[in-house]
Amino acid sequence: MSWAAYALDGLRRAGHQSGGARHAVVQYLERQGCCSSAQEIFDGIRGRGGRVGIASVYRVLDLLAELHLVQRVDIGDGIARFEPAQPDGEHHHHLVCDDCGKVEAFFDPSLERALTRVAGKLGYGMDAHDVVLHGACGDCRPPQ
Amino acid sequence: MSWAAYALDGLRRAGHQSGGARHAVVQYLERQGCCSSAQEIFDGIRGRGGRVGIASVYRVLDLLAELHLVQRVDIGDGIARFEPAQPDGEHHHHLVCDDCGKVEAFFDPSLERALTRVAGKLGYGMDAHDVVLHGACGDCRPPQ
DNA sequence: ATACGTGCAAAGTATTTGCAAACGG
DNA sequence: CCGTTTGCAAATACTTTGCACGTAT
Repeated sequence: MSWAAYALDGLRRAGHQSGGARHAVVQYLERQGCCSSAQEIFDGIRGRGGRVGIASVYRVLDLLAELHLVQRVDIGDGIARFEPAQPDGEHHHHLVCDDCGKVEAFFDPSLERALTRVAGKLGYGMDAHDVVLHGACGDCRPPQ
Repeated sequence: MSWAAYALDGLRRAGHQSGGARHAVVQYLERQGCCSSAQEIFDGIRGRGGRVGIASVYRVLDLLAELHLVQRVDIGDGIARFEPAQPDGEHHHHLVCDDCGKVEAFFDPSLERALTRVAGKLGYGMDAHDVVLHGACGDCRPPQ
């Protein structure tokens, strides 16, 4: 089952309808996969001829985040970004090059284990986490 | 040497002067130690009779962050927070209770190791990272 | 049919910029 | 002194809210 189907199903199960804006935002996120801002989503939908309002984009993202169907990501520039949250909990994190702005995703099992262990040790029931590494990427870094 | 002295020294070495606003912001951050927003810093300084402008607070934070003397932290509510960055690289991360809003700091060496390893593997020269765990704290979590 | 969802415009917050006055070295 | 820093006010950027209309169920 695609994430889009999972997300729309999640909305329905939570007692919500799915009008044009919700379908459009979910479809856009599915196509992108990683880190989209509200403005990018709005422009993307409009660019394909969709007729959404930016306010609806924010409302849909807010609702999806509340239901844990999307994950909010802050890469440190003051713009909130969002990406699909997979049903099986699989997810990635981000490396940001502060020089050229490039964002790369990565996945690391031992990092996940460390996070889970820490949350448990402190008595938290963790339901999300956001890890952002900042630095200079291979291209921007002076050769060693 | 206190962090405040280290930070003011860092400013000087980078060729900057230290007027009232810079001293006041650095002192406030030193007193707080963890996660202060620009508005909190502004209110805190004013509350003690200081005569800063909010714009200067933002400008000082921006400069300190650029020099890696403070670390920016995004806990997901759209407000940028800042805290002292220690000269020896020692730092902590944050656990946010999405229920009551409480923010706790934690430190975990194996998490740091995992982060350093990942950055190296991807060819990044990491100079900062931001880890935020979201969940329900011991008080807000239903008893298991 | 009717409650829920949506688009638009207006409002609200966080942050940045322009500029003249104040200040540090 | 002279360039940097600062406070204020105005501008900007992102996000939220109010409301009348449209639409899914």
